Amino acid sequence: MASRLSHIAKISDFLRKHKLSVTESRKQILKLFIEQPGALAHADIEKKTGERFDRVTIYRTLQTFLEKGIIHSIPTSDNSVLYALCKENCSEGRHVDHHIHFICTICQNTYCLDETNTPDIKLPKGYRLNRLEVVAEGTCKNCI
Amino acid sequence: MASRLSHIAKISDFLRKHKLSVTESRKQILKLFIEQPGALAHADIEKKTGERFDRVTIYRTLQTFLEKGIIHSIPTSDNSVLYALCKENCSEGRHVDHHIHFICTICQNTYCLDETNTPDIKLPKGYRLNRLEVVAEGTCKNCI
DNA sequence: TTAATTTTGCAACATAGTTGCTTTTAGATA
DNA sequence: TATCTAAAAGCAACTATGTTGCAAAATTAA
Ligand SMILES: [Mn+2]
Ligand SMILES: [Mn+2]
Ligand SMILES: [Zn+2]
Ligand SMILES: [Zn+2]
Repeated sequence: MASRLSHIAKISDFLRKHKLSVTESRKQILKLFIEQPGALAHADIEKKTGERFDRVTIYRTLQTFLEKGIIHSIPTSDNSVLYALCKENCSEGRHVDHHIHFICTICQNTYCLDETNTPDIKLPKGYRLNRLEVVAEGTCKNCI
Repeated sequence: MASRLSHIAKISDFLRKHKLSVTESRKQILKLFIEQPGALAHADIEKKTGERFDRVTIYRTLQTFLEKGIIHSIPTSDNSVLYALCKENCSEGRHVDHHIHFICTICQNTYCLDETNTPDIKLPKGYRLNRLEVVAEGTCKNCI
């Protein structure tokens, strides 16, 4: 219980550190991201919070977290938006995510492979690269 | 005019070759893909055909083309679905697209970089790779 | 030309996301 | 601790995107 309390205290501190006021929805949603190994969709968050928060609140919370560099979005081939926690290097306005994403076609979970950096790509002449998004699809280590 | 006629004749032949009946919407939409250097979204097709076809017809035509290996879909970070013509190697059921996609943040066009193959990725132990999707973002050669 | 089959268009529906406005809450201040 | 102000949440209404069932129209085969 002490650890649980300090956990929640840490979540509040984390929000304050990012210059966000500490509200129930922000605490709950951030907690979900911290406890979750994979990425979350808007619908997941709605369910996992027991539909306690309005849909709009969840949309706005995700938007805020994105802007503050707390989470990043992951594009998927079936065109659903997923979100996952950023590591240390992201900040307000600037996302520095150079890792690739892995979607397991068995368990449907999506993971940030933080240890696997995006590769160097040689583009044809005349193209200037700003950002590279790599999404791998296959079977994860739990489902293999 | 002879060339235009033969162009349309070729489009019909192309459809027949893929065992599809030749209809107005299929001809028009396929023509768009052939004449277009970049990728197309559902909304683009609706506009470029002068809203002549029902939304549902366009959805179903795209679905049919996907299944027949005529076009492939491209995931984007803003979560819109784009479609582009497949090259020779795709066929009914099986898409063999190993190229990367490039989104220009200036002109908003998306291109298939057919000459640029997806790189080899080394995944962490335990992950099995099936498919790799690489989307590059930056400035295209027309906008640089 | 006709008949069978496929495709289209329409209506109704479902889901995802946005916007304006009011009420509630958090954080600052007295 | 009580009060005030700014920010956030909730609500309703709306748009955009995509799906499904069915009747009408078009395509292909006979
Ligand atoms: Mn990630
Ligand atoms: Mn392509
Ligand atoms: Zn899995
Ligand atoms: Zn461009």
